[in-house]
Amino acid sequence: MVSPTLTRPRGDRTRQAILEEALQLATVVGLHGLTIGTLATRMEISKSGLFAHFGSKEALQQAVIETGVAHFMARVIRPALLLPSGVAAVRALFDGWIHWSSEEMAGGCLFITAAVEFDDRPGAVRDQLVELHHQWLEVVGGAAVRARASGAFRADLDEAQFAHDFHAILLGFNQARRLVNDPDAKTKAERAFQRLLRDASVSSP
Amino acid sequence: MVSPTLTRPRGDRTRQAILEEALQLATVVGLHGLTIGTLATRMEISKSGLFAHFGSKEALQQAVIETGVAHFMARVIRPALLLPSGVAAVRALFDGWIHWSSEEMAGGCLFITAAVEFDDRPGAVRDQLVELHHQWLEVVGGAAVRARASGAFRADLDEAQFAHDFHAILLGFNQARRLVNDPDAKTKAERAFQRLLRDASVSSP
DNA sequence: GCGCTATACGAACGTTCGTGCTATTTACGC
DNA sequence: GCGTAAATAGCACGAACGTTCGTATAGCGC
Repeated sequence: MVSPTLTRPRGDRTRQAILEEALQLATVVGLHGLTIGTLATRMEISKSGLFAHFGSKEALQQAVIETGVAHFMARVIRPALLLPSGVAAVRALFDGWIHWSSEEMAGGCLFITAAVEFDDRPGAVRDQLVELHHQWLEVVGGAAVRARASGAFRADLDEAQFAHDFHAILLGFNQARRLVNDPDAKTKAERAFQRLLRDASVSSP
Repeated sequence: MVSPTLTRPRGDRTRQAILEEALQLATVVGLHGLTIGTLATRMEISKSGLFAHFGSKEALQQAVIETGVAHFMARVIRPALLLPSGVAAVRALFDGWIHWSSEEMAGGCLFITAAVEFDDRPGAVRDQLVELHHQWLEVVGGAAVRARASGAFRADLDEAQFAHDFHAILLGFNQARRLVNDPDAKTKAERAFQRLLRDASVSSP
């Protein structure tokens, strides 16, 4: 009996290795700054050899995003959604995102970087990013709905607004950490999150 | 008596015109995406003629940022700081920022776009952006301190945290508007802002 | 009106980008 | 073990980038 990773064709393995490296690199330099030449050098492979795996740069960018999504689903979304409590899921989404973006991705959140790069660049990549953003807000909003149904959150809570505010806190954290290197970025994000939770919870007099 | 804009050397006028156009273009394509060739074409001027005004692309980028700062100071910061009330200043900063970024800048806030582009690109431009970010948070925090002194905001309010949260709302608005074209972006930002104000204000039982 | 200087131009530079083509190597079923 | 197909390398391309250089032109003090 052999490990399935060994029976898998060689090309698939190198393609996956390329995407793993490309994902980390893209978090630093962006999807547009991600260049086939430097990626090939980093992988110690020829430019044309790497190129053949994707056929176009746009296809590479899409594949990188999908790789990032797979990571994000496995490390942030799925563990959170497994939790029975809605409040615990919200908490896990927050903690998971902070940890994932600051500890597992070399240059922070790829999706935020890519969103800024492509918000004025129509095409398949942009469409993909928009779709991902909607899905992400739905995941957060869905957890809020569960928390509301369980009685932990206010009955009149607007889950779309909650998800929007939740996401904005993450944007603030990302910028505080990446641009100004604020050592208190995590603390500030945590305080903002607690304020959001307090407002969403049923009032405790 | 002649208008000062006519006595000013010709070169200064074209330089200013270039920067005006470059600022709008940079809000769309970013400071890195801003290219001397396309900018020259847009201005109906030669590439080398335009280049001579700045000497390097980095100098152009810095000049564009300074142009953006001048706009931002004139249209957002100064009017707000003239208000006698701290709360009114906070409100004016918020409204002013929303209006400025969505109505006066073709591609949204230049500083947010540039921050993402340069957060991993050390150099003079990045340093400039970090400094601007600090100054901006200090302006917001200063207005909060005034509101606290006037008794409108809680005595134990952390103005740095307030400024951080304030800024995060703007980041959320910018992304909602630019990436997903959310028609409710302004409404959501307003709701988030009201929640921030409510939390900062002295409790009304 | 002359002459100096600021301003703009056109061409070319060396790089780097993404992307084709064609060979050569490598892996794997039979 | 051999043959075929997949995988990679090598090389070249056209375009675009920032930048430099020599030259022409326009504006303005005198």
